[in-house]
Amino acid sequence: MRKGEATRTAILDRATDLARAAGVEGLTIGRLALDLSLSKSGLFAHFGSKEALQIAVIEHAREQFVARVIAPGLKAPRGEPRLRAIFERWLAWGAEPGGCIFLALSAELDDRPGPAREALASALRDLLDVLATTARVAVDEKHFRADLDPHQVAFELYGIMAATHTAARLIADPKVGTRTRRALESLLARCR
Amino acid sequence: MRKGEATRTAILDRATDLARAAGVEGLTIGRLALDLSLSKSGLFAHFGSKEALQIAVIEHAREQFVARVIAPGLKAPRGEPRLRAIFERWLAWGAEPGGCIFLALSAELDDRPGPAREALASALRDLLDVLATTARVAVDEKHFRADLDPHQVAFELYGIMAATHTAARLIADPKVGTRTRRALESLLARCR
DNA sequence: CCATCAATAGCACGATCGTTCTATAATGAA
DNA sequence: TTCATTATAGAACGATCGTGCTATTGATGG
Repeated sequence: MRKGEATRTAILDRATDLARAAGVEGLTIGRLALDLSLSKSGLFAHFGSKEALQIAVIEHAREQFVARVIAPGLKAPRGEPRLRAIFERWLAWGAEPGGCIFLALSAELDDRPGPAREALASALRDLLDVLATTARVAVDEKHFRADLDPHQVAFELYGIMAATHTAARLIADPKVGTRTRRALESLLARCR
Repeated sequence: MRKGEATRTAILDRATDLARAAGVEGLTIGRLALDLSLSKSGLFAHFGSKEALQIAVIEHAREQFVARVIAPGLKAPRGEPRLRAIFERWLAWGAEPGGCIFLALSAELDDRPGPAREALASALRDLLDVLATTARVAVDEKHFRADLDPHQVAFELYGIMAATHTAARLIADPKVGTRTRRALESLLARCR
């Protein structure tokens, strides 16, 4: 039982990388097995179906995101600093080689009904809720205006992140760092 | 020569729909031929390779976008009204069943080098340039502040569009319309 | 150390992929 | 109408896909 768990984790780590680059549909069991020096059938037995593998990848990514973005971010002081901390860590997460897997998969899954789509939608909803809740706490702390709509802040933060992702990865805009900073500061200034 | 042109257009229309839903890699020649009641080889002969088909789809979408979003938007009065008109038409374009194909493909192609990626990047760069130029004209017309950075406006408009796309299609947020409006009005107010 | 059971491999399957080659049908110019 | 050209179809290819089934290896608890 313990050996299998370790293998499963190794599979999911590699599968996450492949899915970021090629999507959950472009993620292929043969390719994955080859990369990990496993047999196709041996790897397959861990999940039982490709769809289950796809869902496992998304859940795995969600756990990684919580561990590396949300949880450390929540250690920052309540209010605006905490909101900044979470967003900064999200930026760093999305600046890694493959980019942010949630942004990478959202366009692929948004019109393909099924449990993989629901897993991704749930992860993104959770993320937006965390951002909104954090903004709401900033209101309580008097860092932000009392009449602020926390979910509007989350929506606009998501927009900044998405624009950053495309500008950096596809457009290759050399000024993307500045653009992101200015958009973020402008949004936070409006919140105060 | 004329018959072939008509067929090619019909193929690209359908291929664009398929590519929006499944990506340019999920776009399959067999599926496409079946949908159009053509033979695989007959369809294939129009393009010569799958990669050429993918590029043709992106170019086709770019032409459609210019005809249905940019060109009509440019008929609006110079300045802020024109910027609004283009963005509104982009929103409508992205609200169609398959969503905005440029947003749908950007995550898929952003780390797969090749001419398809370059075609998409070029289309998005053009779009951002049009938005920036339009914002710049609004400065000339004294609608917007003199010290405005037009490319920053384009960046943030892109972010609003991307957030709208995901919120509407994946998250299924019922308030997405309001969110988009508020973000847009907030951005434009800051420009004045 | 051994027996049990989980973990992995090997092999085969039907389907579908992109692509090539060759033949037929439709079109348009003379 | 004839003829060259274009457009489309048909069949086949090797490769790869996801997924079963069966064997074999390996780890683990008694």
